[in-house]
Amino acid sequence: MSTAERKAREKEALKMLILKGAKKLFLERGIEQTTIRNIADEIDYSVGTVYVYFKDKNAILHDLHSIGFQELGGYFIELFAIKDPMERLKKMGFTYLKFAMENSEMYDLMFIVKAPMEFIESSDNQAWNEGADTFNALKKTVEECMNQGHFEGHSLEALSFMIWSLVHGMCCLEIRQRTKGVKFSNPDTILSEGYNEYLKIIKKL
Amino acid sequence: MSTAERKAREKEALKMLILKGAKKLFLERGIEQTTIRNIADEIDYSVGTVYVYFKDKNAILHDLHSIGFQELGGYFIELFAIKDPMERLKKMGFTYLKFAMENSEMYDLMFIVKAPMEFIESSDNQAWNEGADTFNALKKTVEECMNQGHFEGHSLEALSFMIWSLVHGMCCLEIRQRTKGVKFSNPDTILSEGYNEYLKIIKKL
DNA sequence: ATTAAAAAATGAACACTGTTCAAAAAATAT
DNA sequence: ATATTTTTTGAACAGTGTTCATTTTTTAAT
Repeated sequence: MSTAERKAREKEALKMLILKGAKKLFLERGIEQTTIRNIADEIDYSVGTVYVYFKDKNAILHDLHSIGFQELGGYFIELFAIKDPMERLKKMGFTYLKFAMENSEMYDLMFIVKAPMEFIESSDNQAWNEGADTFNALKKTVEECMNQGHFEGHSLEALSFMIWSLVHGMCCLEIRQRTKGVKFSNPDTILSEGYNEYLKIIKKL
Repeated sequence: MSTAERKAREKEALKMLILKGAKKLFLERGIEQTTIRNIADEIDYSVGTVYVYFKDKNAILHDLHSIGFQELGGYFIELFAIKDPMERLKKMGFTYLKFAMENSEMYDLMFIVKAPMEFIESSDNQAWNEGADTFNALKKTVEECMNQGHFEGHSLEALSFMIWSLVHGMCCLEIRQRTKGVKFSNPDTILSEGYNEYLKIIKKL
């Protein structure tokens, strides 16, 4: 049946169209300021149609959150070409930070907003695979560093978690505006200064 | 005028009652799930009254956010009795983490939720003084450590920012559920394991 | 080409949200 | 006891996510 196949394609296409419209509005006006009606208007469909393709708003947020991980994957690709794990770890921090700053709304959705996680909890598929994959990429690099004699006396998993926390913490403070309030001597450079410290820190470990 | 004074006291008391009711509901059902009508019901007043005492919901969130900083201050008091700055820095990390875990909803409001910051931006009082004070307490301790010869080659402000980021990052990942998805070999102990790594890290710097 | 059946799209309606503001109630001053 | 000021109220408004009977469109069969 060719028609059934075509219908399946069209269904998928409309689902993507909704996600595309949603993402556009998210980047324009933020996640919280975007309503289902806005999204429906954007793509010239009715509210009801959106609900045919997505169970609820959290489902849209979750799918967009997954798209964000694909995009982060794109940023990470070149990292895997770097053979020296220590060098890769340094660049990984930079890349992660770069992604977060260039795609702050998506980063927010991926790592800060509650909604996508609530969707994961409510769905059968319990695990947060995208996040686990990202963390494992970091963990693997840290492991290679340890195999080369770095990070003596540290626990692989806990240290990886700390490195993630360190970089995520910077992103989080920046994106959720907690760096603006604290008067740094130079607010514009605090992130790159922070990255310099990150380099110094892992060099000393 | 004695009546005027009493009225001022009563006004203040009602304001506090509203905040108390709001906080109770926040801890019970979360910030997002608490409505102005809920708060009004809780303290047996009407919605309108709440709006006499607070400009909008963000104003309530901001005041509660300030109360949170007072509470964090309570946790921090004992730290200032510790003379050795390195010891103080270690305990500070523990205390911060402890506060975040024991008061996660308040921590969320203080360091993650956007609303209180939006209120600060919109008000005349531009600065986030509570946050600045907290950061300065950390910075001062790091400075004392440097004066004792620790952290050679590091920038005071940037390193302080990194330490804050590290601990905040842990809190943030935990509170916003990003540690549940990543399958740690022992999810229950990852925070204390992380804290152990924190100790090892600053010892090596 | 016409008609019957299935699929897709619709938007009014529901229960909720934050917010406002004229009116009512209570407290104070005369 | 009356007039004035202050405080409290809750109906009303515009907006939200969500549902679902109805309409429109598409497909299949004659």
